[in-house]
Amino acid sequence: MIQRRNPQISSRKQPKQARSAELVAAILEAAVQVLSEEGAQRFTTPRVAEKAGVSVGSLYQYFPNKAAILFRLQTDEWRQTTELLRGILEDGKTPPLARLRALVHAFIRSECDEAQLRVALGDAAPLYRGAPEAQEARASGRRTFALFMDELLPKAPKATRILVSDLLTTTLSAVGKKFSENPRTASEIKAYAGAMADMFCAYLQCLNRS
Amino acid sequence: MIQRRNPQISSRKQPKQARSAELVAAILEAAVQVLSEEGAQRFTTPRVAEKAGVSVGSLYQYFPNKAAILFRLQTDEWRQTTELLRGILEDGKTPPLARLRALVHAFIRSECDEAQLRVALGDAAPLYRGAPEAQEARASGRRTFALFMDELLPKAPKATRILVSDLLTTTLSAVGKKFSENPRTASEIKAYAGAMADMFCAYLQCLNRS
DNA sequence: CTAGAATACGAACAATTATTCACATTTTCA
DNA sequence: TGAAAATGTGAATAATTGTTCGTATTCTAG
Repeated sequence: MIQRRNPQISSRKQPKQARSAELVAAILEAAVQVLSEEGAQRFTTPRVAEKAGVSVGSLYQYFPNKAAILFRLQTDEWRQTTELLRGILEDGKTPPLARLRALVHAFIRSECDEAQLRVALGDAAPLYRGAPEAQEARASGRRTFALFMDELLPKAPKATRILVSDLLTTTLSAVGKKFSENPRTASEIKAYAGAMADMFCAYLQCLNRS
Repeated sequence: MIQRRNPQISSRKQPKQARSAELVAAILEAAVQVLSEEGAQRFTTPRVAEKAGVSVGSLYQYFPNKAAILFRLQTDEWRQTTELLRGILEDGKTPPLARLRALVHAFIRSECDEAQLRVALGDAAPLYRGAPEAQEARASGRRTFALFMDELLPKAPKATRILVSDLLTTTLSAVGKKFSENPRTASEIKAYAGAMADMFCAYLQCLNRS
């Protein structure tokens, strides 16, 4: 197991003037392009700087190293997905299982959008895996889902709820990732998400019955 | 998306004498050690040759490149797992759902054994992803499971069986991989596998009822 | 025994690349 | 305005590493 000493994933310096903020934005935009068009292997700092129309030195003023750029992209992605899912979960009018169903569809669809970027981000994950920042980011997403479990399994003991929550979120993210590795048609996506939602619902109904 | 031209994943030359067969064995053994002890990042051909007590040149006589070594390790792993699972599926005396349950437990347990090796192999997968040999190897594993679906869902239409088979195998492998990324206690493993088996069974019963 | 095939060696090559740093340019603000 | 702070530059560095190839050693067959 790789344990890098101090991966230094947090940002190095905050942009204070407008032009430096633009520079950071340009770097992030270029990073997304390089990553999705050329893959994690060819994602190099000189390449990103070039695509952003910026010198390597400038890049290193705002990011301590390559992993920090990748981690930033992943974090933005996580935040975006979390917001999408929270929006669905907090819709009070819809019954819980229907919300779960909508959540599965939305998540799988979002994974298949920009599939190349998602796959490349996954390939790059080993670079910052194990960093405390990454652990915390994941945990935050799980807390949102954990609250939802109280609605889905009102009568179940706490341990069960934690286990099921863990199982569902892991299944969702892991399967979504694997599924997006091959290009899929819209109808395949729909059928697959539907089957997964069916599976989750069957399981939860089974748990609530007993 | 990365599309390497001709990844040349197949082996370069077959060992004909006993000493060269031993050499290949030593390389593979060393490769496993380097990969699980030092991770995919530090898996380099000089390092593997050194650990095997062999020169780099010898290594390149039997493997066309680094990816070929990693792919070989992954292939061996796949074969081993497939055999384990087929043994369980072919036990005619046990009812289908019980066999599925046993399969889930066996698979998750095997993923958590040598977890470091599995994770590192996953990290290295981008090096040979997309190679035709890899596609074929995956397909072979799926065929074994597809046969089992006929028993699990005797009345379902063929399209459903394919979809469900795909869903279950993807879930199993993806979740197993993600689960093994963090160290787990034996009881956690058991609880988790149990929950996953419950989920599968609930879903299949639901499908057979309708 | 011996020639040629098979095997083994490992220094050297070529390419990549993450990161730095001394210097140039721009902006701020007193 | 002018000095100090902030920002931007990119050639150079240092290290890694995948792979080759000329040569040495070992084996096998006749």
